[in-house]
Amino acid sequence: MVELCGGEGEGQIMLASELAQLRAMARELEAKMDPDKVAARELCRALASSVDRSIRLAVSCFPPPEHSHHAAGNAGRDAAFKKRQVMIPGHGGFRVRRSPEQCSDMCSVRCRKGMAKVRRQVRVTSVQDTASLDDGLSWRKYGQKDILGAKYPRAYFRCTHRHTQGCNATKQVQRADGDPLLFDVVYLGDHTCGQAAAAASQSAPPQLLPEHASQEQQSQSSLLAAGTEGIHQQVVEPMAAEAPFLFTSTTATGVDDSYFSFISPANSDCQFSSDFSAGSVGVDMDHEARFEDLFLNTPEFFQSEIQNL
DNA sequence: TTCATTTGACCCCA
DNA sequence: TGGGGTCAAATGAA
Repeated sequence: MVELCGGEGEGQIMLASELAQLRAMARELEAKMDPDKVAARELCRALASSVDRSIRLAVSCFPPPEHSHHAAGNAGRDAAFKKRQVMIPGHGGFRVRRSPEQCSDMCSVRCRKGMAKVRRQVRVTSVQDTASLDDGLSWRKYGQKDILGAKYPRAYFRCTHRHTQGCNATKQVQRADGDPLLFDVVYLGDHTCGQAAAAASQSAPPQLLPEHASQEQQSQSSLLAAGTEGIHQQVVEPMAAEAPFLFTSTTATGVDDSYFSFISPANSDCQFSSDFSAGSVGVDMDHEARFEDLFLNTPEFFQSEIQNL
């Protein structure tokens, strides 16, 4: 993680300040624009709007720095779980052992479950439980577990329609150690039930999300649109280098609805992850560079666009 | 009565 | 071997 300037908190303030200036300049430019040049004025307005959203994104991308793990807090209780008993056949489960060949070696969770993994961070403005992290889909909690070294337990959810429609989507929700308002949400597998399409059609801006985009991407967009008052969505990182993500911003058309979106070419098979324990705050070098590049190049881009009008 | 949540037990795999 | 993920009985809420 590259610090923007000084500490992360200071960098966040400076970034927000710079973006605020950029927004003000865009509005000033719009005010000074020839009223006849409607397209140019719309572009300026869109620029201001986009920068406004960027400020929110920047704020949500730089949570408080401490993400230390608190060790040994759960050791005692967890030890109680380890009392082994004789397994009752057919009760609590014989499971199919997966061969190593069935799994990718890129990700431990994917390997363990053989499913796509998408990780997000969700920040809430007030203390809520994990069940209130509504992403527009219905989930049923099936477990909760204390995680070694983690301050808060991890909750396990699966799709409500698992049995009726055979939907294998699951998610894990865990409160971040360092920030009680930050939830780490990991989605596993795709929704194959009807609610996936319904949720997508309600939330997704069609020009941003292709029909084949995964449910995760679409619900992500929905949460992003929630703005500052509700739930904030943290940027996710690509884990697989061979599956690059398109960092899109529809600046030329439909600007006002645009937002930064990470679109995987491999739909739900893409993998996201972020290693918070390593000190990252959720934006990897690649995305950070693109983020920086976008803002460095934005004035020139709009300048040339305006000149072309 | 139905459905969701809680929680102890147990399996898988690194 | 132990941590993490899942199962399913018990319990609670609507």
